[in-house]
Amino acid sequence: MTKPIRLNEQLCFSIYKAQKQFNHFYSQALAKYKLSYPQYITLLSLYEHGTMSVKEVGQTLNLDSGTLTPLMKRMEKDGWISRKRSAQDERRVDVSLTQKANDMRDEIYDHVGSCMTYLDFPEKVYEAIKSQVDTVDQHLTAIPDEKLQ
Amino acid sequence: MTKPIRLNEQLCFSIYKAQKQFNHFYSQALAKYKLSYPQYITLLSLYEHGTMSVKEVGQTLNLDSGTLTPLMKRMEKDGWISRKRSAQDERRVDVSLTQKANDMRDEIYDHVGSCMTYLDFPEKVYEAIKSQVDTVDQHLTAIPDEKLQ
DNA sequence: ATCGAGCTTATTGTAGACGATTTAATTAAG
DNA sequence: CTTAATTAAATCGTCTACAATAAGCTCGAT
Repeated sequence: MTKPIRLNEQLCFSIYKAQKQFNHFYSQALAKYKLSYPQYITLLSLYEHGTMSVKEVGQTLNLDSGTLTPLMKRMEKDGWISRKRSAQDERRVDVSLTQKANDMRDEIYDHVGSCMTYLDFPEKVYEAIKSQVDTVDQHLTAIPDEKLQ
Repeated sequence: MTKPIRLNEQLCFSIYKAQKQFNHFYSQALAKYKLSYPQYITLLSLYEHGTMSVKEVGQTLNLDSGTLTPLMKRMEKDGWISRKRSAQDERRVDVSLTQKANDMRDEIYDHVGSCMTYLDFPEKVYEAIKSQVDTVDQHLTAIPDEKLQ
């Protein structure tokens, strides 16, 4: 006798839906800056770490060049970043923030921060949930692909 | 003075990463059936509710026809479902499971169920995390778009 | 019966995401 | 010092995801 799998009892589905809601939340919150969520976290990473290669940005976001190259070309076109091939190592492309990005930083921090208050979670609860989701991510990452085949 | 936003302290980023890990988990677990995660949850929904219109499937998954139509065409080509315009209401396209899908149901339930054990969470913990993620989803859904602009 | 409002699906365009391949640059080994 | 292996970015193909639009159908009101 096989146990049926009910969608609404699956953690994967809850996370799948929550991720899409967050995407919608940020698409609204960032609409005035014409930034998507993936573009926004790219910007956040650069605010935090300064100029980095495409590879290094990818490591902070878990994204590869196949995703980042076109995304960054759009961000360059929109004036958020500049991309320049490294002189020391010509395989690398260094990504840095523009004046516009630096000028807008505090405004973006403030606006997103104020949007977050609508989420209406006490600091402690927010952190508890985050830490549990991180645990799920760690458990998933620890499973070797071979075991699933 | 503006508070900087650190990526690794953001719940959205944890959920974003966990969602991608789940995607990878299922792409491995379902590789032998040539099913992607979105295709798998479409299948789960049909196992649970039986024949439905595209619209109704979309409601159970929070996906629109722009996503589902091409996805379902691929599933039809792969022999999982059949699509037929309703005779009663010719606006509807009814989606039903094939013999293959019904024959494979228990095997898929069993295989995915066994893969889930590698996640290694006690039932209680799993449910607690799921319920908290659901709460986040509900809070996000409750925010009117206007407040974020 | 016919018209039009509203519903439903299909289509199109843009953006992510990722595996696989390709190209170019660097490093390591013999 | 040349060749082999490695690395970084870009490219390609396929599959989501969703907004906007188009097209077709139903049903209610006249």
